[in-house]
Amino acid sequence: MAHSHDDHAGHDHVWAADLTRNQALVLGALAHADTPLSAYQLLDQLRAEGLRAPLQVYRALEKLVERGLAHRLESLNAFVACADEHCHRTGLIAFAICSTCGKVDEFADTIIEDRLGAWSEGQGFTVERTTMEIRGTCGSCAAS
Amino acid sequence: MAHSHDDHAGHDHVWAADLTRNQALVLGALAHADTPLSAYQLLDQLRAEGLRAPLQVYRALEKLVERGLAHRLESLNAFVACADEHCHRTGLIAFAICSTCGKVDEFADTIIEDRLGAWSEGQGFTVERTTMEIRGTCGSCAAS
DNA sequence: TGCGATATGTAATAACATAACAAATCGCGC
DNA sequence: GCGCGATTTGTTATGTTATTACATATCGCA
Ligand SMILES: [Zn+2]
Ligand SMILES: [Zn+2]
Ligand SMILES: [Zn+2]
Ligand SMILES: [Zn+2]
Repeated sequence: MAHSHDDHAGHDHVWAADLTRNQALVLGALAHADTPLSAYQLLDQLRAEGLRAPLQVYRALEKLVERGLAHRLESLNAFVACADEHCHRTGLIAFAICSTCGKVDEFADTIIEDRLGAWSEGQGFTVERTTMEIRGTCGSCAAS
Repeated sequence: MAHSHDDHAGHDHVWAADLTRNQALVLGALAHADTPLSAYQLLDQLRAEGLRAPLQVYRALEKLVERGLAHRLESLNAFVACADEHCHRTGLIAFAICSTCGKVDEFADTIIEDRLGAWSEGQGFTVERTTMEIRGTCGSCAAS
C-alpha cells in the first residue's frame, strides 16, 4: 500500500487513508461525477494522472466495490461512488437510475430484503449478492 | 416452428404463431437451454440454421424481450426464455441465479413491487422497468 | 536480507453491442 | 393483383466493455 496507517479522526474522507494511488484516483473521479461512469470514461478522465490501461481502472474498481466504497450498476455497465461515506452497507442496496439526467439514488429497504430472504429460505437458495436497479424518470426531470 | 419441445403438458407454445423465423430460432434455442445464453452463444448455436451476424440475434432478442417472451439478465449479459407463459412484462420479475450450476429461477413478489412503488411515489420517481437479480447457490447445488 | 503477498504496468485479445446502408418481405387498402 | 409504407433481414464495419498473460515493483514482516 502506498499510504501508512493514520488514525481515523472521522471528519475527513475516512477511506482516503488506506487506498492505493490508483484506487484513490478512481474513487475521487467517481465522487466528483454526478452520474455513473464507465471504466473507460474513468480511464479517459485519469489519463492526465498517469493511468494508461483499462486494467488499472478495473483493478481499482474491483477493490473499491469489494469494500463498498463504490457500486457497480449492472444495467449500465458503469460505476458510482457509494452515496454514504460511512455506510459500508452489507445489506441489500437498491438503485433508482434516471434515464433522462442519469442521476442515481441509492437506498435500502429492509422489508424487501426480508422478502427476498424469505423466498430464498423457502427455496433453499443461499444468497451471495443482489442487484436491484430501477430505471425511470426522477422527480426533477418529470417536473420539467 | 421446427421444434415440438413442450415442458408444460396440455398446451403448446402459443407464442410460436406470430414470430418471425429468426425470432423463433432464438426463442427455441433459449427454451431448450437449461442456463442463460449470451447473444454470441446463441449465434454459435444458430449458425447451422443460417444465422451469420450478431445483429440478427440481437434484433430477435430485442423483440422477444419487448414481448416478455425472453428476459435479459443484466448481471450476466445473457438471456433466458420466460419461464412462465402468463408472465406479464409489466410486473416486477426477480431472478435467482445459481453461480454453480447456472440455472435461473424466475419469480414475482407483489410485496416487493409494492415497496418499490411506495418508495418511487415518495420520491416522485416514475418507474419504467426494474432489474432484480439474486446471485447465490441453489438448493440442489448446496445439497451436493 | 529474504520471502510471500499485494499492487502496478503493458500489450494483446476476448466478449458484448451498435451504426449504417441495402435489399427483401409482409400487411393491407385499392 | 398492384402499390406502398412498415417491418424484417442481410452484411460489413465499428464501437464499447472486460479479461488473460506476463513482467516488474512495492509492502509487511520475520
Ligand atoms: Zn453504498
Ligand atoms: Zn432525472
Ligand atoms: Zn417471465
Ligand atoms: Zn445450482
